Amino acid sequence: MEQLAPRRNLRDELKDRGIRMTHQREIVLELIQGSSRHLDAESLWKLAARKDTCINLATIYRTLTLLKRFGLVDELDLMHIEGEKHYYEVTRLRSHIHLACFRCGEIQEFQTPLFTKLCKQVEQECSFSIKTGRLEFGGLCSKCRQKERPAAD
Amino acid sequence: MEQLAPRRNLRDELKDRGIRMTHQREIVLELIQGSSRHLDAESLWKLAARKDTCINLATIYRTLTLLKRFGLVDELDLMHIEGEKHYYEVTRLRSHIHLACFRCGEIQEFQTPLFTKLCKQVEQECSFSIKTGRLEFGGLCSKCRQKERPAAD
DNA sequence: TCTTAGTTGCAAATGATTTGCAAGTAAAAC
DNA sequence: GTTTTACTTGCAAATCATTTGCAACTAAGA
Repeated sequence: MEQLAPRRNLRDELKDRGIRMTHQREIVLELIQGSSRHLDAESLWKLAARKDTCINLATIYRTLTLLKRFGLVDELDLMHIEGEKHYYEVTRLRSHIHLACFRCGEIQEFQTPLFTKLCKQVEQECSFSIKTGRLEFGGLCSKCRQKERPAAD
Repeated sequence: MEQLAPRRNLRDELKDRGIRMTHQREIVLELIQGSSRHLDAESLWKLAARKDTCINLATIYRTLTLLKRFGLVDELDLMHIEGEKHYYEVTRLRSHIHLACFRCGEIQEFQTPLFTKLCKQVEQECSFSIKTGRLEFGGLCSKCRQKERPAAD
């Protein structure tokens, strides 16, 4: 859990680890780093194609595997909101919660000290050494909640 | 989150909902209900084959879909500890945390009021209506932790 | 017992991801 | 700057988990 957050950017992180930099990798890294939404492999592939010459999907997957291996990105399921694909985000220092709306598909993030507390409790009481973790909720976001029941909760 | 826990057994739960009971379904329900470990579709299929005449894998999946639809079982990823398969467990009243050991594969469960608190906080502060949620951790269980670093932590 | 809608097994389809391999290329060594 | 070599790419085929279409079967209400 208490992963190091990337110091500068993914590109430098990889170079520091002796990983060869290629044009394809640079594109993928920029996209993951610059995106405000959570991307899956296919979205990355489409965005890459729009930004530059086509990158093969297999290369996208290989780059993601690389980033995962070094703990530079986190792999999310987002409650399997749309198929069984995975979504990726740059690993952050503070772990956070993902809320997925089953109605509109929006992903919301949330941070609370309670989560950190909970992680610590798990480590202590279960003597379990947490390497990664994910807390995801599926349900209705505030907007959709209102639409579903216009009267009251 | 605050799902009703099954009152009696899965069989009756389904019958109450007007679902036709078949021999194949009974086998699958018994297996899920009677198992102490978290089963995936293929394990269910193998266990069913050992217990009775073969049940088709597709039937297993269809039964699981049925149970999911009524909120009678929860689908887990268990940190993708082994492939991308899903694991199933009978829905319980109290939601709990799953700890998956990356080294030995053991799955541990843990319950804490902190989690309930956290859920409430999410519902209030994000005005998000939680339907399901899952909190999973991957790391090292106490035994494997000791094996990895025999000296200290 | 009849009837019928719901269920099964099978094989083929699907979606997401991985892999083998020959050709291409980054970057270390000269 | 060229050579060298190990690493990387694209492509197509393979794989894994799961779903689907369909004809034959069957639970359970009439």
